[in-house]
Amino acid sequence: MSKGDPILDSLNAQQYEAVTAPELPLLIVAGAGSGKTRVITRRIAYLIRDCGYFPWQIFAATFTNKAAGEMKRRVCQLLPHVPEHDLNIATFHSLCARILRRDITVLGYPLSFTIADERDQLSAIKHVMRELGISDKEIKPSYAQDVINQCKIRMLEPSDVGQVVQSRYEEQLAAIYEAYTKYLHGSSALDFEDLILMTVKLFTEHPEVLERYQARYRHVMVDEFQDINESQFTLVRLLTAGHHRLTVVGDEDQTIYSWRGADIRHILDFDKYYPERLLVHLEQNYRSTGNILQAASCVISNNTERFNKRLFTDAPQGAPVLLVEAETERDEALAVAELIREIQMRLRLPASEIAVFYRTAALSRTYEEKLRELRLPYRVLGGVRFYDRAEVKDLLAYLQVAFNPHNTLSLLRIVNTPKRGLGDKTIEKLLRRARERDTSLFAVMEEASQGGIVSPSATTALRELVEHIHTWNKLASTLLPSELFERIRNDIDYDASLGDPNQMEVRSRIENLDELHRSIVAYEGETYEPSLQGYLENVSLYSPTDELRDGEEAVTLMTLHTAKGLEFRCVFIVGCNDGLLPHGRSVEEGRLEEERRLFYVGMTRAREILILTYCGHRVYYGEPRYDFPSPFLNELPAKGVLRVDASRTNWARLVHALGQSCFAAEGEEFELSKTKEEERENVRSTVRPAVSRKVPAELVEGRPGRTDLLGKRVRHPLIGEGIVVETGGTGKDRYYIVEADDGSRTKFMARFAKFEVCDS
DNA sequence: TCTGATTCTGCTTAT
DNA sequence: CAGAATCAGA
Repeated sequence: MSKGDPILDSLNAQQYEAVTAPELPLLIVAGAGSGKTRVITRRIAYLIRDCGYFPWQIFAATFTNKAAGEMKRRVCQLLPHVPEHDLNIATFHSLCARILRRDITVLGYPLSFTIADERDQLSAIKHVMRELGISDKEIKPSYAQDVINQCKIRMLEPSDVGQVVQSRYEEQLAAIYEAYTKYLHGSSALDFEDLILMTVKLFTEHPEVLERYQARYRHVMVDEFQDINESQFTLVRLLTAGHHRLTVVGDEDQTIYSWRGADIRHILDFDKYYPERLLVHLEQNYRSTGNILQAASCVISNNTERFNKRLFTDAPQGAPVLLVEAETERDEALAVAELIREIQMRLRLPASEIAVFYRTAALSRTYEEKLRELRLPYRVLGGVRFYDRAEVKDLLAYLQVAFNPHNTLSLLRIVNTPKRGLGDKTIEKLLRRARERDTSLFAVMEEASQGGIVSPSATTALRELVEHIHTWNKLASTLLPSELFERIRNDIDYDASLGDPNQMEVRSRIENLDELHRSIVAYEGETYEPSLQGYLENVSLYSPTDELRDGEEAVTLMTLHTAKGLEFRCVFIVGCNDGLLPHGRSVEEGRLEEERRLFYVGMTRAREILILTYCGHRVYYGEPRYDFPSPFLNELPAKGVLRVDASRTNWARLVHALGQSCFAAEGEEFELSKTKEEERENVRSTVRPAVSRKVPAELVEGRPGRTDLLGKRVRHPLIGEGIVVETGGTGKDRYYIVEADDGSRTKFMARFAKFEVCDS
């Protein structure tokens, strides 16, 4: 190890081994906070500097653009003479898009294909279902979407599926899949899964193309390998088939995308695919305090689908993990906001070092409200997405059409926006004609604009639109994307079509469009060779973490999923309630362990302060409902966790105390217990979150120990006191009929019932 | 063909 | 509660 070497210095023994390992298939099992990014970036730099690789010969796949950007930046820091655009570090989807942009024509797609996001996908599915005469009562479009995506992940094409259908239902699904595929092809569009699938197809059906890429990509790296799905893994195996030069980094405890096809087996059984593989474990955690790591390890030790890893740290114990119980959701949010204020003030943590994580995006609202009330700056990652707003989608659709007029999906969106008298009837007629002649909607529109096919007024409108599209399509290759954007916006008078600009609503929409324009300009500024195609691709593959800019002074709110790969000095995980954090749907589908991993991912993002919160009841669907604490909270160790009741806590004093324990650092090594049994011993089994005393378990349907309320006297905020005179139904349909003292009867659904049993 | 109003239905998670 | 689908009426 030479002194002053930025690539090989200041690595621990395991990290050094991983960075400099020989070029056999290498599996790096990297626990949370163990310097994974550091290792992978240095290995890339090491291969380039010391092993004779050109930067572009390394194919490095990540799962988010943010991670890719960060990795590129750090590699370039290590190798100042390497320009960023020489590196092939990107998400699987972008890397595949790049390959397809070169070579997709052999699969019968034009190079100018467009990328359909999941909303486009859903509307395409609805569209073909309508054509097939399948109502969305019979098959939910979102279900069909799920099935189609699952098929694509497993690389099953419509023809494969068509042969194995067993029921009328499956037959219909197969028919939708087939029609959808045709429809997409007709629009020259690829959905997200197609990006991977088509690349796999390209490689398997055209070995000469594969050989070219195998020769180019001499080494393949995969970050977050635990989240790889079958088609992605197939792609990796194809690319490395000849040489097996492959480095993968992952942590099976952080698999959180199995619903998207991620399969934990790929990492657990890596040696089955690559028997000669080398294995390096990174087990020292450099991120979190002892208490945080201890708590997280304790929780994750309850999982069975994992290697038996033991993470350790040299860091001091630090402050205890805080577990806050609140009465209602709003109390919970208020507690969080007040804690944030105190932490900023008393512990001098900058807002950018504080994050709030939740399981579902819908939860952010209450927290936003309270943060606003206390005037604490915040930002929400991936909330109502900017790119999902109607006006933004409209203009983007125009750009899509300018880029590729045969993109029917986008064309349908804009054909009558702004209104130009091309109603449903006309469009249906044109679509039918397009289907009959097996051409695109745009081709039929061109034809119809000559007259004789649709009504005279529609013909005029069509002619004008078609001419515009021709013009924009020509301009697309000469103007900058931002110039084309303004041109289109003017040509169609879009701003004026929104209505009176004095209205707040309209003004904010116009501002959004200005913002969109700025984002295009920004793209042009930071891109090597800006193009309309490149910009549209950026937008399609955009992810919530891309919004994260360093140094912005605001508390960050995001879902647990988007939190992966990030770290903050202070982390809140809110809504730690049963049904929400192990999410009910996930548990139903048998993914409890994945929910636990999600919780673990959240916990291990925290460096110094970790605060978990839950509440006694919250509002669902506008109705209040009792909520139980998350079962994961019972898996926390007794030591190093402080439980407090929000209604009786002086936050200022508590935070002050936290600060004391934070900075009372002792240098002694903190190692976690080695076995699951030892870890379990740390868990006091009698620990029950205090809220259970407030929630009468018998009132919640489906809970063990529920007693029948028939004949009991109850109190309800709406009707006052009354007697349960009748009960019936099962599961979530269970109801109680309560006769109030004035003789009136009211029916309550058990799952929403918010009454208390009266004594006596 | 367009509009506003009303009913209906459904909250994971995201490249 | 909120977005989507549907419907009445101009």
